[in-house]
Amino acid sequence: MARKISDSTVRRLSRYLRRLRTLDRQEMKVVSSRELAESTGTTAAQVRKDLSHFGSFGKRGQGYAVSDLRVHLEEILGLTRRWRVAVLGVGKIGSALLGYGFFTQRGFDVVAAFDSDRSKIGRELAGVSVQALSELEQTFVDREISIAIIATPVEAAQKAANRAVRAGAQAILNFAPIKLRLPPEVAVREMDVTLELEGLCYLVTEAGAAAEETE
Amino acid sequence: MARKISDSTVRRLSRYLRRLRTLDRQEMKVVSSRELAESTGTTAAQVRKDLSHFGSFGKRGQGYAVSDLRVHLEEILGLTRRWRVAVLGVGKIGSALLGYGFFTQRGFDVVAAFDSDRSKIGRELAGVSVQALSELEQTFVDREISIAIIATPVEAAQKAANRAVRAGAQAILNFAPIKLRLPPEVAVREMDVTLELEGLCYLVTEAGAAAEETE
DNA sequence: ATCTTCTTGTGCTACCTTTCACAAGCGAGA
DNA sequence: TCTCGCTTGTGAAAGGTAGCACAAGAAGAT
Repeated sequence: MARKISDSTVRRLSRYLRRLRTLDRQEMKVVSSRELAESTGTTAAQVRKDLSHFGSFGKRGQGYAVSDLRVHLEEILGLTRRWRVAVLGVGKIGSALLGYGFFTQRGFDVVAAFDSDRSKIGRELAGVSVQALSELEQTFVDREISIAIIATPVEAAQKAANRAVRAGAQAILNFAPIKLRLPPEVAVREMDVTLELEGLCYLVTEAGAAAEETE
Repeated sequence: MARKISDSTVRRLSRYLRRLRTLDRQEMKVVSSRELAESTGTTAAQVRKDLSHFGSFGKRGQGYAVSDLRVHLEEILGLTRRWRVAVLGVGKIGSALLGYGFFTQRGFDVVAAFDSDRSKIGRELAGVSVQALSELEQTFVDREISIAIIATPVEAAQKAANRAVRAGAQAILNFAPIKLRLPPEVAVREMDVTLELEGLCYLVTEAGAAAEETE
């Protein structure tokens, strides 16, 4: 099981898992690749191929045992353990994330928050007290934090990420509109609102132009 | 200029544009594909390929005129006009987005906000007053809103998106953890935090397993 | 005018992802 | 036990995307 799995495959696995959890709650016992595909916006063949990278989980003629497959996917994605997360930057986005109850429910515990703004330090948000950046290294080690969420202003993002990595963070979720430069062994995912908005503008503009042409 | 441009190309164009704006502000006159590539995390060949889909903007031996290319990219992405945006759902994420000053600066005006919670309706957030969902259709038409940001709880997301589309929205930015089913002419982008976090978990777990194997 | 240096634009190639199509396998019913 | 209907798992084909390598072109020096 050493071959490289693409990001898009992993994202789809997450979607399957989400769906399986719902089905499990609804006491559904079995699901077919077709049903799974329809509810996650892909094709049946894609579902089967994605799963086949990790083993044979289904029964021919029947489909997949919902709760079995759920467990398998949780194992594959590394979600059988809980993950400790820190939020760097407690502005608009940072505090929204701190209050986002979904995390706990999904296996992520936000156990620390940092900011450089003295007026915010010491305050408590959603059960987490905001610390000064100077305490970052010690806190990462003490609380065994493996994921850092960067929610600082763009100017501070690279430095914050560097410190998080030096303190032992293995993964970064970056909300700042900048491409972070980090060592290749650190996993990074971008959440860039304006990038996506601009992508939408392109599509709308393009569709408008195409419509004019065929008039 | 009718060929299909991929999402990843469009995202890179956004990144180039962001960089060009910074360079322009710094009064840099010329930039090479190599420099642009380095600062946006890609390769020089990729930059040139991406731009070549839309024309020849550079000068051989010299590079690209920063401010020229900036304007070209703004035209390509459809950013020479301003875009009116509505936020559906004024919870944690919704209100964070309303307060996100970057939007205005980047050409996006948030001109409406909706929620089903009576206690929120009528309140003003960052200069936008929260309206009842019943006013959605009329407001979309009156204010010529083309982009809807879905920031509702997951159960309400599909319905909210449907209403926005029926009211004339051409594009949807979806923060709810669900794959929306919408007519193909509507542009959709997903911003799914847990999906990305789970992707990071996979990578970290995978890296850990690989390290154990080679021990 | 010619040479040198530099960087673009692009055809070609390699790789990767998705889709197709079907044999293999499972259970139910006769 | 045999057949039928259904769904998986997968090799092969198709479709896309990214990287390579180099000719074409531009500016400045000699």
